[in-house]
Amino acid sequence: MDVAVTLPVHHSFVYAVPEYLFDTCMPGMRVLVPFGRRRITGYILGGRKDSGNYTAKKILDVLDDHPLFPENEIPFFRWVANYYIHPLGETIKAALPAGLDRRDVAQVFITDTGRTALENPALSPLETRILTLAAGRQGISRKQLFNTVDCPTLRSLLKKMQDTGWVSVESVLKKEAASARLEKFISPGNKQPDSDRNLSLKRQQILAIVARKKEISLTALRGEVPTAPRLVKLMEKDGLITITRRRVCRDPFGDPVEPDTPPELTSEQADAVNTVREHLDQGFVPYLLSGVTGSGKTEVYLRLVADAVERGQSAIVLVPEIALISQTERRFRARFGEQIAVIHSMLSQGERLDQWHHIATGKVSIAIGARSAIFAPFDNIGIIIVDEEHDGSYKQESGLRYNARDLAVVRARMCACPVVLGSATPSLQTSHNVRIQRFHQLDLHHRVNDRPLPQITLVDLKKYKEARPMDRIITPELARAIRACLEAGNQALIFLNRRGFASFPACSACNQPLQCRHCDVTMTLHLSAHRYKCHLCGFCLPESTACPACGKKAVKNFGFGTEKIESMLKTMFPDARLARMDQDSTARKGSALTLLKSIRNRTVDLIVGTQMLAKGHDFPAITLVGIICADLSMNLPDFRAGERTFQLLAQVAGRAGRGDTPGTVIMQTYNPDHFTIESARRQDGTAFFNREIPFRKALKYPPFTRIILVKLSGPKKEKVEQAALDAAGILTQVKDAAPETAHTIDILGPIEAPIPRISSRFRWQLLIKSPSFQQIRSLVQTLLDHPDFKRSRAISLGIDVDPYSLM
DNA sequence: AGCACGCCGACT
DNA sequence: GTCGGCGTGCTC
Repeated sequence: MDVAVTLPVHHSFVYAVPEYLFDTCMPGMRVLVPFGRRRITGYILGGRKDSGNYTAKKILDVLDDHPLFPENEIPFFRWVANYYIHPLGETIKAALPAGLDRRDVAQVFITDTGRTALENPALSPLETRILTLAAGRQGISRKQLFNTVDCPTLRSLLKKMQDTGWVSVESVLKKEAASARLEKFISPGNKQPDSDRNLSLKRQQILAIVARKKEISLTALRGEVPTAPRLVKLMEKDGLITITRRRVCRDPFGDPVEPDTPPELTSEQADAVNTVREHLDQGFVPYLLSGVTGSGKTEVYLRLVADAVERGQSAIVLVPEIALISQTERRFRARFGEQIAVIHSMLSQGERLDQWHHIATGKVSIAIGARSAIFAPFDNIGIIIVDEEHDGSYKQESGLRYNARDLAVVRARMCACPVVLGSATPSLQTSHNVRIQRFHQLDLHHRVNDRPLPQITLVDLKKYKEARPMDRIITPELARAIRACLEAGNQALIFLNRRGFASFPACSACNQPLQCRHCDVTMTLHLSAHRYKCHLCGFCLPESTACPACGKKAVKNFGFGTEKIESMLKTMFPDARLARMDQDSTARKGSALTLLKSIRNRTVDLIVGTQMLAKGHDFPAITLVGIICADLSMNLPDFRAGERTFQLLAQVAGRAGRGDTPGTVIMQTYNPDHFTIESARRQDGTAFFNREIPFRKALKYPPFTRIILVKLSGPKKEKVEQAALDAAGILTQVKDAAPETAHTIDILGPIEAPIPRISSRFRWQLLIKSPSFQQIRSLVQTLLDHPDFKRSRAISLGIDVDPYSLM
């Protein structure tokens, strides 16, 4: 059998199947295989005879009784692995629900001798530490020990302690972190009770229930007879009942959603749906469904998905990752009920596995979820939908750095089915694809019921530079609008994409900003937590901290975030009911739900929040949106900064006036004349596109070139820099050696990353650009395979194909 | 990744 | 002289 192992190796391995497993082994199943001197997880790709000068080892065990993915998904996995330059086994692992990996782990245990030694006061603190850590029932994994104990000679010390007999190191097979839930079901047995007199009342009661229900879960039975778990065991022995263990599904759906009936389509919606229907015979056709917020894109998705299900096919619906279940997801559940599986971040590992299993076993035909749902194990896909296709959360920013939006197009092509990317503010990439007629455009120009678009007013922050501090942040124009909104009994949303109280604490004695100890960023004051926090690594300092640079207690809190806006609004509008929604206020489980409910129930009047508020929710009573500072994200060193700013502003503005009252938006900005801001004010994506695209072309950025970002990081600054220089040298040399690439590929860098240090790791990067993707892909592949490219263990290397952020 | 093998500097 | 650091290579 051809097996992909979950290790960073690029080829697959051949294993023999022992005879007793012949019938159980199928492609898509996990297997436990011997690899070197340990056991690890692999995925069966298909049959292959061993060839070459090795002898195939035997598969030790098959870990699934049903394939986790269909055989026809394997070419897709191969494509992904190849495109993103990622090992196949790790690619599959990243695609599957987490917690399914089993492998041998070196576990360190304390011995009896070690326990005695622990009482010896002559022990070094380090030895005491290790022994204490290993003293638990489960011991401690070797890897975890190395991570917690920071000592360069730990390896030899551990060996010494092992030789002394204080600790033992054993190979332990790590269990799955996520597994199916099995429940006991009780059904009537094959014997009848001899006579009722021999049975206790409780037993008679159980028998009666089981006889009536034919089959009942133990949980349900316990509801009626609390002592049932103990009794049924005894009764099974007597043959009175039968107990079977079956896989059950944990219910991830919180509160039930009322079923809905399909409304009448507007003529535009009907046109969009019909266009897709008419082109079905062409197989793969990519569409952009563009339409302003509130124009009814979701209803189009619902019809197209219903079509696919009627044809006996499946559908994948991708939605952005947000704090809570999105409006789109609710609508799908209302329409399709039990026919869908959901995959999103709020599910536990076990629930995700259950949902996955539902898809893999054909119990549902619709999968809706965040980016990882693109890997849903359907074998006959009829349509793929990507809602809010411009959203940055489709890009995975660690490990396998894939973009689910792009993969949706690839998978649709492989499945020969249509793919619909929807957005009110399409990405430049997608708009460009429409422009060059690679994608077909479906338009929704009108809002449902012809609701007017919100009126957006710009306020120039420059004219308040000398004003009192309060007016510089919440200008008189915005304050007036809020007052009017509150007086009319409506809700207002105040948006600022920065959390915390003070975003720029600095020392008034030495003028140094308060830097994180582990990262090259300024910390943020969080007043409610009484701490300064680093938003990159989580490091905290007390509110009363002295300046780390000069030691004086003179830190002044400059800059502002949502927390400060909240306190300012409290002063300005003491009677208004205020809420704040950001990562800090929603950290506790369930608090996001409570907040959203209080907005919907109108028990708050003023809501301050970050972009968490801008996505996926429908607040009918909000008539005013205030944007504190529209330019925050515009000046980042990233070629997409303008695009992201435009999209965010347009999305936030779209929150206003979704009900019957028309909305107002006040947008405060330092750059009222900038085309990004001006286009956002007019909600004019085409205008933004036409102004932005020449810059991309002139500076050779996507969509006119393709990019791979090579990221290097490590704890030693000089080592990382040297490795970056080495890599750049090889890349340049290889590129210049071939005449066809010498002038088409650009190598930018190596340069220090925009944030040179995160979590005590120094970061360097290289940007490789070319109009030809094949060229840069094979160039990076050549680098990885190059004999002169020594990959030191102290440096980690990340390959980001089509990076979304260059930070 | 993890683990073994094999080559050079500072200690008994 | 060895102990023990780390660079190199392999795993069906």
